[in-house]
Amino acid sequence: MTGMKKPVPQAVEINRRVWSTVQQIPEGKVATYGQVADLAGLGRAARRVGRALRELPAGSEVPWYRVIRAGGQIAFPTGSSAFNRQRKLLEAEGVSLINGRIDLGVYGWQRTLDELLWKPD
DNA sequence: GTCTTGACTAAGC
DNA sequence: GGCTTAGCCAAGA
Repeated sequence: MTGMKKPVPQAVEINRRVWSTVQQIPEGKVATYGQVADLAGLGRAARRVGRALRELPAGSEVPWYRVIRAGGQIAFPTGSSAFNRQRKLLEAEGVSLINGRIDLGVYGWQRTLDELLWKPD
């Protein structure tokens, strides 16, 4: 089986974890690449998240547009079709951009803090 | 096998 | 506030 090329399921597994994590981002909220990487168990491999999202099949239910840069900006070049698409999807959920930026203090998905403060317990 | 690229981030100017 | 540099890590060429 030397010629048998293994599909390196590890990479696929990582993609699955990233996508699964992104799906947990609630509507109207956004998360950063680094945050998703951390939650997905990838440490600080933020670029890995970007790659996983790029590999994302079209028509998936994964809200890829809820993932933005650490500075609150959309990762695509301003004005590009992808940028406009993402902005529109975000605004449709109530996430507005101010000067091309998203206020992470307002729309940031502070999972841990959120649960600590809101968990009725 | 090395080099470049990229849906990133933090730090410095 | 924005631009540059360095660190990062895996996929392609």
